[in-house]
Amino acid sequence: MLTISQLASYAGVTVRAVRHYHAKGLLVEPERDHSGYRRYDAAAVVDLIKIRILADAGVPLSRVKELLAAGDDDFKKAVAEIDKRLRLEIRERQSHRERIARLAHGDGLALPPEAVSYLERLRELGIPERIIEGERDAWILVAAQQPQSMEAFIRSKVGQLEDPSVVETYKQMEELLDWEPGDPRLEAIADRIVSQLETISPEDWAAYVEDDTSMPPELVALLDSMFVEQVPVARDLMRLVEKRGYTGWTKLERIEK
Amino acid sequence: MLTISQLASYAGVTVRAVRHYHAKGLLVEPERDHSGYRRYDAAAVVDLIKIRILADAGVPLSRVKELLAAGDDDFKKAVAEIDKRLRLEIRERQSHRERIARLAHGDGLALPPEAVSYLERLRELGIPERIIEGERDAWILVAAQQPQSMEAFIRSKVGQLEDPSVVETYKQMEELLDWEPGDPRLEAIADRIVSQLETISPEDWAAYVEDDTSMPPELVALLDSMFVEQVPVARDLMRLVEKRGYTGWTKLERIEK
DNA sequence: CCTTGACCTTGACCCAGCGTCAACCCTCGA
DNA sequence: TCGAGGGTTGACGCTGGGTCAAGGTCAAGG
Repeated sequence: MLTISQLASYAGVTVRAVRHYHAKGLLVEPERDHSGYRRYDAAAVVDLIKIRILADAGVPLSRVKELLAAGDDDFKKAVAEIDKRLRLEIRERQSHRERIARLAHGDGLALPPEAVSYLERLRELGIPERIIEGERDAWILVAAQQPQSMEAFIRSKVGQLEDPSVVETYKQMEELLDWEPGDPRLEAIADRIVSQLETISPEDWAAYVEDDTSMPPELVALLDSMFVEQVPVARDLMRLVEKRGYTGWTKLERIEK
Repeated sequence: MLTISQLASYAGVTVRAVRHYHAKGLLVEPERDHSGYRRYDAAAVVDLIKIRILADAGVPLSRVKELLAAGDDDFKKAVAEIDKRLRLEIRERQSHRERIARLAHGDGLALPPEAVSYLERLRELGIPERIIEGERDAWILVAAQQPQSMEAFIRSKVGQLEDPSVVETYKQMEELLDWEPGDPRLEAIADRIVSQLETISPEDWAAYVEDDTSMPPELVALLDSMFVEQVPVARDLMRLVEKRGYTGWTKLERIEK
């Protein structure tokens, strides 16, 4: 006859766990000896091992209790489900591995590879680091909301970089970060931005509007507010651009009159 | 500016979780508006997403807090460890899949394949089902204690089955299960067992002793006690065998005088 | 016979990571 | 002005046990 600690050590669990299983009704309470100690037979070891196999596989103890009482058919069905869950958990862990790997690897905080390469491209083009950080954070938001459209968004952005004057504008943005509201140089910047918009041909403009249609308005608003928060002159600049016939920032639109 | 529920929905977490992260110091408490509501900027969304990436990967929140404050080097080291853990968890789940599959599949409660095929062999040889169940439970105990030696144990057992008189003895064991202590037929059984032991050549005997040396004495004792509990005449039989010069059951030993 | 140390008993509190009330205040549109 | 639907803090609940606490018991040795 076994004491509780012997039983526990045979099955590789703690004494506390055995008592816990008694309390939960997973393991029947054995006879007590004259002094109240629990006394186990070897069959209890087998029962305990079964419990551990199920519990180790992540089955909640309440479910283990049901399964031990279940018939062979129900048991097999349940095992099939447990197996399905285990496979799912394996796949989840695999994707978590990718996500933290990207998180560790510089920019790739939460970004898919195409976004990382876009940021790399900005860097190659000599865009200042502070601007790139802002872009990165914005893309993290977009990736969180619209992962399935990231590729299309990025493609459209990379296309815009082919115009050297767009790249120039980006570069100028850095000094703008430190300007105070009301800075007179903003007028020139607004002119520049608007003149760039005007060079877009009507069909390209239609495509651009089309592309961004899938970005939900609240995401656009969030990105705009991010711009406003981080750049002191943002509000001024948006007002000046609006005077020239365009509204918004993340998604610029011609004002119809 | 975002309210807490907006922030939460952008990052794909619950409001309760956001407050929890504030309470744990993972996310800095933002300014409150005039009515005491928390007001967030877009950077908080980015922070929150980072937290989720780490937490989803199974990093405890206390550790997440450290990592957010850590330098780039420490961070990369930590990520390498997290990745290691994820790989380990994947492997664990793979082995749990195998274990529950065996559990669902008839005998293979917690048994490695070699044990299952040994039990199949017993069945082929016409050994009664009640005896096989006893064997199965015994092997579950052995597998739990000495998984690395299972193959050797089973090999030795399969070898013994080649002697037809051993098989005969096994078959006779079934009726013995229902005998009452003191049954006179036990004498003949004891003779049989001892005569079988005597047919073993000295070198085979040495090999047999050698084989079982790796089974720890407490495991042998447990298996013996299992026999004693399940078979009423077990103690009688062991006494009779002992009279004839051998002690024990699971591991029979010649008594030296 | 007594002590000592190892083991047994029950009961109760503690942890993560939030979910889920409760009880109250604030905001906004009709 | 009212009611719905936000927000606030605080407290308890869940799992699967770990970890005391405050005793009773056992076997061995002096």
